[in-house]
Amino acid sequence: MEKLRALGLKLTPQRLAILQYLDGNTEHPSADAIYKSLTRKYPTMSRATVYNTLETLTNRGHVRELAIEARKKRYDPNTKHHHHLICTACKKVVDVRSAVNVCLSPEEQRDFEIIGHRIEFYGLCQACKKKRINKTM
Amino acid sequence: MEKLRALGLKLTPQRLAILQYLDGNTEHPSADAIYKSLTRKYPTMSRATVYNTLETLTNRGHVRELAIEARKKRYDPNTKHHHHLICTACKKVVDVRSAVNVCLSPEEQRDFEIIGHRIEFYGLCQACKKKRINKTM
DNA sequence: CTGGCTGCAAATCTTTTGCATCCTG
DNA sequence: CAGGATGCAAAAGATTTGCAGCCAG
Repeated sequence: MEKLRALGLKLTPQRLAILQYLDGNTEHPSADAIYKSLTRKYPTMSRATVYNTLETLTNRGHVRELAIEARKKRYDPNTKHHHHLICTACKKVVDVRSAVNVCLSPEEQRDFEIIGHRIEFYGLCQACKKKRINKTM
Repeated sequence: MEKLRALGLKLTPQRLAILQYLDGNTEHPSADAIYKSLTRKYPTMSRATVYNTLETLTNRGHVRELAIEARKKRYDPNTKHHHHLICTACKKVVDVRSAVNVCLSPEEQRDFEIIGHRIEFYGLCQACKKKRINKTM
């Protein structure tokens, strides 16, 4: 509610619905999942609005885009630094709650059969730093 | 060359071209980049063949699909466990050569302005383990 | 000769874009 | 009332699918 206001964004029912849907959501939904879920309650809402809003929220740092599935972005309202467990079969994504020592807590190891993990560093390469490009992931 | 034979795959000029293109390639190309690069030398090659071949190679574990850009898959012929540096602006992906202590070598820190890193664990969730689904990433 | 592979085209899926209309501030 | 936001539809980009014909084993 005040989140939008604090960001200098107009407060529309659609945006409230999207924010409300994302708030506390740990499912890491895709844009389409959000749209499908909201379109029941708000039949008037369009995909473009969902995409626009998600882009805005991403740019303002209020959600994070996840590149987990090849074809679709998924969104994480938790922008605090944290890690994920990803099921390679169904693409379920769950948050890692413990601090990462590159080995997980017993509970998480019980719930997921870990095949491996990856560490991705991100940042700016020399060329882009010179060009002052500064796009977010 | 013998790689294909070893995998029980038919040895076609197209596949040889793709394998040859990928061999030692550290650019983490997309399917389309591979297609565009090969279509000059092999004007007859179709996208479907590139996609088919990449899928086959992925399933047999000879390349790895990378979910780095939301819209396209990228492919890594290096299937050994390793990490990546990803430029958030231009999406350049370079291999991390040093063992990861969750801090990088001085050279890599010089070449990339590190903004952050992420660690992704992957594996099978309870539900998928029961169903014996076993799709690769 | 046969099944796997290729190439074309059409279909699909996700996301983006253009644009007229609407409505918040 | 103005400019940002919405909704529709069409476009774009990457990938998948269907299918007829081809060719490696």
